[in-house]
Amino acid sequence: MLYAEVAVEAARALDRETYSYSVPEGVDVVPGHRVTVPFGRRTTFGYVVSMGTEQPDVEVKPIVGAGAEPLLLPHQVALARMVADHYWVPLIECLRAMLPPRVRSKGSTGEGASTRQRRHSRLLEFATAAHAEPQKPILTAEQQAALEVISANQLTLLHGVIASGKTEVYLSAAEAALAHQLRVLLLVPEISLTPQLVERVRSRLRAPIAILHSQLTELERAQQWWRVRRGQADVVLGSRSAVFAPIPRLGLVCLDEEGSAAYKQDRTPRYETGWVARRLAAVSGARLVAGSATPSVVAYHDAQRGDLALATLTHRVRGQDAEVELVDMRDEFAAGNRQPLSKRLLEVVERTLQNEEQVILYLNRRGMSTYVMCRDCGKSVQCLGCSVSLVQHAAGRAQGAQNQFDGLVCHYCGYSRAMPATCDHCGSRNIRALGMGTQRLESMVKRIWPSARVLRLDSDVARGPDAYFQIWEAFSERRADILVGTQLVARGLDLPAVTCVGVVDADLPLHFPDYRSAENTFSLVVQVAGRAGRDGRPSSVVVQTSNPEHYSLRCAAVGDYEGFYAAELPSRKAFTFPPFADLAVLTRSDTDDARAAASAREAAESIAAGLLKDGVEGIRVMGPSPAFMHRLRGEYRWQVTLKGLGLERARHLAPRRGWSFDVDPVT
DNA sequence: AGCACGCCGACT
DNA sequence: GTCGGCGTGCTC
Repeated sequence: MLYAEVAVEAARALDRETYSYSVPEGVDVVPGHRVTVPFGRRTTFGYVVSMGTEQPDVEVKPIVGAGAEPLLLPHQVALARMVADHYWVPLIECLRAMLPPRVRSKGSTGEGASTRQRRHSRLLEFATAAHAEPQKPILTAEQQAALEVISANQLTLLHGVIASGKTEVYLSAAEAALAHQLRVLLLVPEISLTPQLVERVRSRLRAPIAILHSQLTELERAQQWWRVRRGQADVVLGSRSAVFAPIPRLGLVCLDEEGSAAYKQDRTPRYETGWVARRLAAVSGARLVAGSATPSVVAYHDAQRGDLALATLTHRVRGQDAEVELVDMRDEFAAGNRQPLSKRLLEVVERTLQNEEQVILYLNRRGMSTYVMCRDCGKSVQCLGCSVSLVQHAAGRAQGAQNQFDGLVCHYCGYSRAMPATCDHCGSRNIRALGMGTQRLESMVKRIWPSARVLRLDSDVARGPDAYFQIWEAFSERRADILVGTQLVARGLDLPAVTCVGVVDADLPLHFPDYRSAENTFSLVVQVAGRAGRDGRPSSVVVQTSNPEHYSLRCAAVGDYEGFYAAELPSRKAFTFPPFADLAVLTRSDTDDARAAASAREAAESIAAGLLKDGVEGIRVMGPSPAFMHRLRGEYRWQVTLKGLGLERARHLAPRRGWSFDVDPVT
């Protein structure tokens, strides 16, 4: 008799990972098959995880049905197991993450049920357009050398400065894989998945492409997924969730912008795409190349230790590095300039406009003002459900975007209210909006340069995929002179006419309570600065800061990654942060603050006791402490942090209900 | 989490 | 008599 271990959908909230079922005569299943099984008094779907001939100790029921072929490939089942163990997630959640909702819940064979042709998203149109003649650029010696490293190693970190032709290295490596009838997975942060990239991949590789990203409709997602599963796409291009695509005969995984925060999934399973991509390479036998101008400290450390091969591109293949100036805002203040734009930045923008070139002003904060404060009692207007100040937003004119509320908005839960006329606490009328966001910067810029055409790009304006591309398009077609925006301006299209970039407040990420704040600051400034000088024209980057002596800014200004790494690593070591330890954040939330705190304390104590009892060494239990957002959507949150190597050794000690886990957190 | 069973009170 | 309150316990 044959038995199958099955991860059962209906048992999602239960502690047990798998259940045993007998496999009746005539039912043919292998790991990866979706099966219909009786569970309690109902029937549900489950996924076969392993097979055996030994009779289980428990009484088993038979599988009642199975699809014609497995939905998941064998290597995916192994990958799901690894992700479940590392990220402290039930196995069933990892298996579910590998299937689009339509595929997961629909009958068997799939095939987009109705053939009614829907409006294809723009990216898909590009992917399926007619093939142009591929043009093969001549590689530089460095690119050639990088390819040799990639072909000689299973895992490669490609450290290439901005505009050094990393994408061409991926594409050449992809070409080699395709020539061996192997398939290619190209992962990019969501924001980099532009029509231009799709077009470039398509025209360069002459292979059928599937596109997978979060903006696809459910139907599109299911269709793309089936094309991949059937081997009809030789190249799969996608954002983080594409790391779970069912690609047969996978030969190469390219991870662009390794270390980007966009690679961390923010819902269960909370995986980091780079980590998963490495295991995917291991279980599928594919090669992996992870590239970045600013590799994460963890990846670079792995390369130093030899866990990853290192390939380096030190020369630009196009454009010219911009000159980066750090402007000390304390000096500005001392000189009597209370304005958010320094004298130097004003000069550079002015000159750029006179030259009829373009400007990007980067400020990582949405809205008008950051907070609204009473001048008399000093209280600021807080969200009702979250422990943060409300941010003032002004209603936008046209374009029926939803979040165009004129008033105060919570950036975490979306709660909004009108700007009060008097202070809620003391009734004073002396209330003021303070601090600055992109909205205010936009209006300020319009006031300073009345004849300049100004566009703003942030998530308030770029609701939906098309609004985002439209703004980029307008700016790249030079229908505007100045682009003001958040993170969204740090990546995206190549804009040759941009010769001035201003970082309005480089200190924002530096003061974030996160061990990676220096790394984030460094990479952000390098990436934003890289938006200038694409066309080889002399260009300037002005970085405004009150910490010009900080190594992350000094190194970013001169593009010195090695220098940054050398300065950052010792502090990681001193405070036992990655790569010297892994982190797991256990969060307990409750409508009652005291109950959450007590439960967190209890958990911290019992984990510490358990580690001692089991003789587990090298894991420290820290906390409990209030979460960064102590109150979120009306719930209080307390957390316990585990620090050390091999944190999976502590998983069995973690409390079960009412907790969420975040292993390798990215705040 | 569902979804039963089960052992008590009140209602046409 | 029986409808239904939600406590408790199980799901291969």
